[in-house]
Amino acid sequence: MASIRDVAALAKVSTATASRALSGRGPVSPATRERVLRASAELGFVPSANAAGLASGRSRNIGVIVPGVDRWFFAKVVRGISEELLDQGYDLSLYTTGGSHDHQEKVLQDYLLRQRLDAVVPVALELTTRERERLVAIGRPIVGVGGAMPGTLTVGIDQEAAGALATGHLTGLGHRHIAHLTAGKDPHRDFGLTGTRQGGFERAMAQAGLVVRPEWVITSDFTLNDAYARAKALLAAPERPTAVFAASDEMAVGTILAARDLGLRVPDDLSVVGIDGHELGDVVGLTTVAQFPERQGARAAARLLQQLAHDGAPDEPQHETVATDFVVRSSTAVPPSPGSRSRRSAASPSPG
Amino acid sequence: MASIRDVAALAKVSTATASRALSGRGPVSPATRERVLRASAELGFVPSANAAGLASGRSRNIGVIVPGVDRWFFAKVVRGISEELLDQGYDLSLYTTGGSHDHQEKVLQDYLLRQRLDAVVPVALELTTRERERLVAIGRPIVGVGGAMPGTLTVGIDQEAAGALATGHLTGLGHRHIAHLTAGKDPHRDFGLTGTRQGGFERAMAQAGLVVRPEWVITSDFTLNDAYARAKALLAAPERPTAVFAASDEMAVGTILAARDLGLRVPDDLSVVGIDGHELGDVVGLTTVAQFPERQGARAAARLLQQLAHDGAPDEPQHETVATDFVVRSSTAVPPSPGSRSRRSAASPSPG
DNA sequence: GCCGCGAATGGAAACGCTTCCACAACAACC
DNA sequence: GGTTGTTGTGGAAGCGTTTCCATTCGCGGC
Repeated sequence: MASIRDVAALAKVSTATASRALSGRGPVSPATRERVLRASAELGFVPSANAAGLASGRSRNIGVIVPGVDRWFFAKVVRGISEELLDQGYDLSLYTTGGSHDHQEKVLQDYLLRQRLDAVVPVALELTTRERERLVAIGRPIVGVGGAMPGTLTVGIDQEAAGALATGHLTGLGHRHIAHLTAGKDPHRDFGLTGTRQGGFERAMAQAGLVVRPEWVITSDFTLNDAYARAKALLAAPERPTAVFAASDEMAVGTILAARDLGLRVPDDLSVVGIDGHELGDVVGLTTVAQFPERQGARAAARLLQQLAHDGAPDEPQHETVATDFVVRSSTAVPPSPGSRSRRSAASPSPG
Repeated sequence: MASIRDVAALAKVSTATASRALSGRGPVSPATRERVLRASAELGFVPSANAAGLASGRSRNIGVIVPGVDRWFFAKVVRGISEELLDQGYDLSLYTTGGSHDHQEKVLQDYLLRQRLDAVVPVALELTTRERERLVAIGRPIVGVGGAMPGTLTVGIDQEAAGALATGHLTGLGHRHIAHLTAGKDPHRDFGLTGTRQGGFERAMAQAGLVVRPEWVITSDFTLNDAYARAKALLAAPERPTAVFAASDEMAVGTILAARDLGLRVPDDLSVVGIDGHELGDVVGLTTVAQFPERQGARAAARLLQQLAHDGAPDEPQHETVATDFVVRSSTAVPPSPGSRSRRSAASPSPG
């Protein structure tokens, strides 16, 4: 494997000059640079990341910490980050915590300290204060994606506004009986609870002069399957809402499927609105607040690279909001008139 | 940041001994090891990955190349790999090609050569011969996941058997008019076309004495949405199959949703079977061949670590088959009797 | 009682880069 | 024409490990 010494020799310069020519740092005459580049190409030279990292303290490698990669939002975010990074010649080290605090501990304690990372992107991480301190302690730029994190720059949508937007759409249509499928929260989580989707729901309900029925605020786990089961219970009850605001599209689709299996028509008997912009929503005609997670990931990565280019000068810590898009499809409509709120005779047998 | 020299000094040994004690390579007396470990803990010493990698040529970092991480199968595989690796203290570098050959080129050409990787896991990659050679040329262990790759160890299910199993289930139920939703193939792909799901379909059809209607072998792109659209066209045609074998669960679910939107009952009017074991299948009662991609990823990672432990002695190149599980749910049944094969009056209006 | 051997240890040379520092050459300025 | 800068270049000192080699020591076998 060719080393920079070989390149230098072939170009008849010192390794110092070769390094400068290849990295673009420091003055090199055009003629020399050209010679070095040619020599490098001829030898098929690829610099050793380890050596470069050791010598310079920069490794062109950034760490991404995610609860998991097999959830829609996380996967999309990782995709956005990955594309942005690969474009810029950066590597991406992936750490999944599996949502477990043990794993998270381990990752933060050992892995991130090996000085192989120029920066870190925690995605939708729920950190304890200690964990957050540890993260900051590695002394590298950090840009979070998802919820806000005090003291660091984060990129994400305005969760509260999204919740209010979705709910307001329903109240605007005239719905007065609205249920909310929310996602469970980790009690250890650290970042401010202000600005949640549920908060937006509550605000929009209040603004419409509606009262939130506690038994209609249902905690699910962000999965379609769980939401399906909970929605089925909710909708099978003697008294049921005319609309459901689900905190994610997967939960919304689960709700729609549950409704269908109960013989309810969407949107005639039940309106459903979600948040995400999941591809699945298209097939079932889901009205939703699209949030473009790829874009969020890419934005976070871009911010990070920008900081690294400016020699680590950190951006002002804040939550950078990216725009959402309200997509009205066919899962929402005016509520049924009270007389017609009967259950249709079940036509499709439920599976299982 | 504490270096190994500090540890050595505190433990009153040389850096050589400290290194041996910490890494477990080479003889160290129990007493000395104990002292070094204590000193290391006291200083909170974390070895520099770059330095260790540079000096030893091993980096405890393995590369995973995936078309993307926002597809069910890939995400699950990455999850399996990630968990296995983190357990063993290995880092994981993620490279996404986005399915584009340009990106793939770039990844294989530049990124993998930086000598930061101990091994590589290409996932479901369709490589040209040149690309494969390049991959092999980096001289590191390789274990693929997904399709077979000549010359390297791969882990995956028996695609052909899975296809035949699913199809055989349908023919066994008495279906004679069976369509197949398959996934597009990249013409540049290199690995043998033997052993595809479609091949299994064809074999099972032949074994049942059935003829494959070319217009009923429909190429889709593995997404639910595309399959939905194609299934709708297929099922709306004057003459339609009584059963569909979709090469993935997402496509199968798309088919089911399309059927429902057309007023067809599943399984009464149409049987649908898929491959994957996608969570979504549970909600719609999909009969499927579950393939446990996490397990495949974990297995591949384990094989790799095993090779690395045995000092790189590569396993015999072959395709290691992992077991599948045939899950019968409620999307398949005997075909409707000819007389009853009428279309039910559409009850649910299709969205949009 | 000596030799040889293996275990434990230390010194120092890598590993392959980056970058500090020194120096030469040359331009520009008063 | 000296002084001051600027630009291009090379020498060499790291960066923080691992590992080769040499050395010492204790011990069993003859």
